[in-house]
Amino acid sequence: MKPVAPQCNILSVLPTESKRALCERCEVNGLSFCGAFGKAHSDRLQEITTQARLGAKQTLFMEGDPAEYIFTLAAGMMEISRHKPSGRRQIIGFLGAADFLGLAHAGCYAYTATAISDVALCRFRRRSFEALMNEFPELEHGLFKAVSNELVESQNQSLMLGQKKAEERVASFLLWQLRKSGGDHAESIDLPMTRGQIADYLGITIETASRTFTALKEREFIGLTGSHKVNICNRDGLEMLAEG
Amino acid sequence: MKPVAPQCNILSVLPTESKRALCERCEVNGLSFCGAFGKAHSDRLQEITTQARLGAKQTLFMEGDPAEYIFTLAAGMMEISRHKPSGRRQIIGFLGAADFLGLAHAGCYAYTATAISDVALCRFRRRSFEALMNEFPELEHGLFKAVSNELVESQNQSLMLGQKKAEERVASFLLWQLRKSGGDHAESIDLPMTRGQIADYLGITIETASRTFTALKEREFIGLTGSHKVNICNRDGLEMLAEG
DNA sequence: CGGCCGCTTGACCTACCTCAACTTATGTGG
DNA sequence: CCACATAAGTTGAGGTAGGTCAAGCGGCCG
Repeated sequence: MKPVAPQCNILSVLPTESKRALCERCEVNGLSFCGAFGKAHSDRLQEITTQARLGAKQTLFMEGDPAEYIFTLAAGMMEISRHKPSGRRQIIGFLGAADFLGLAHAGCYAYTATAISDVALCRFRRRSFEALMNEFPELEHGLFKAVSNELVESQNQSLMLGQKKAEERVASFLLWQLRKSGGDHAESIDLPMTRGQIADYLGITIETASRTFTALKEREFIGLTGSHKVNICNRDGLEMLAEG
Repeated sequence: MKPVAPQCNILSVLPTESKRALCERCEVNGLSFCGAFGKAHSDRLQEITTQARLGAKQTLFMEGDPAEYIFTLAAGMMEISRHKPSGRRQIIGFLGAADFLGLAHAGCYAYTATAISDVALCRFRRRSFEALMNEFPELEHGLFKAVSNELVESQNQSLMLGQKKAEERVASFLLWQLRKSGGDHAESIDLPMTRGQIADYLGITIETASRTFTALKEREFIGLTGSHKVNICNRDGLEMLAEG
């Protein structure tokens, strides 16, 4: 895996006047921590909000950068990854609409964040956000909840990597994506990430990931329309597989 | 793995009058989130603190129980674990002095907590603690930081389970325990947990864990005095191994 | 003393990794 | 719009780390 291209922070910041309109239309209102709070104190939050966009494959920030901003992902998908001194890298999560982004450890970002598809973000200067949190404790509650959820997710991930077999991992991953994207009733999912990224996240090789997709297709658990479009044919079956 | 014995919440609550004395002597003051805060508002915190003890192998709470309390671990070691519907269980962490305990998800504990050695805890009723947080935002900051650290830990765990080999896992585990227990200079560590618990946590089998310990001993990276006492003979070597 | 539990060691087996060839998408310049 | 280059994905063959099963060892407690 080559080093990440140094094209960080390429943000095309949108004109100020459109901010409110964008935020009110924002698909994630009511879901992310800013949504609930924004209803009550919309104007105060907007004062410190910057809308931003980022193209696919661009890096928003790198692990270890000073953590000046925090973000909410409004649309699109991003990956977050961490590096080992040895140079090895692992994707530790995929983020979708309404997810929080920008956890800091000792003042620096704890992971690298890269766009998988084109994305839209709300950006908050950390200092301003902290000031607002001091003023409105419910905002801090919201952020706290977001981090708690992230922690539970991460522990799920540990569970998975700790004991599941390749097939169980892929099945879990597909169901997780299904839940995240289309509510519970959708039957097809779009996977903007590559097989390589999925494999990395699941702790298996590209080849094993690919073989497993093929096997699931052959056994008619899923259908594949190109490699980024998956139809769930036998959801209950997948749930069985995922449990192990 | 048999189901956890239903001996939850067996707390021998200490007499009230000794609370302050205990807290002031508490080894973890200054480390845990209550420590820093306690210096300034010691009396307010103590009002809602209950000191408690728990014997080895006893369960403090189970995943899914209503999360009425939160805890700080003052002395001893605990394991936290999660269950899959299938009945499989995985240890997702070991907690030591100063660690926070009691993360809730939707009002219920997100994991099961069990004492490995005899432990001493500070217990706070969640509602009281939340009230105090509303009054003193810096207390919420402290808790927030504790959860953030837990998240980073958990992500480290994912990194490990995702790509490390058995030997790298054991080496990382030993170094992590070393750092946690004796500062950076200690040369021996006490591992109160069994090989089975270590293996579970590291996502390998008991046999592999045992073989790896033996191999590390044979190659003189470590020395073993009984199976719960480890001497670090070649720390740099271990660091190399751990990185992979 | 005897039973139990945690730990170790050995022999075998399999799921997954590695290496390699090939096919299919994606994108770029003429 | 096609030709070519490059990246992503699939498939096969073979090797290995670590899982599984089974037996033996040592300490601890009744």
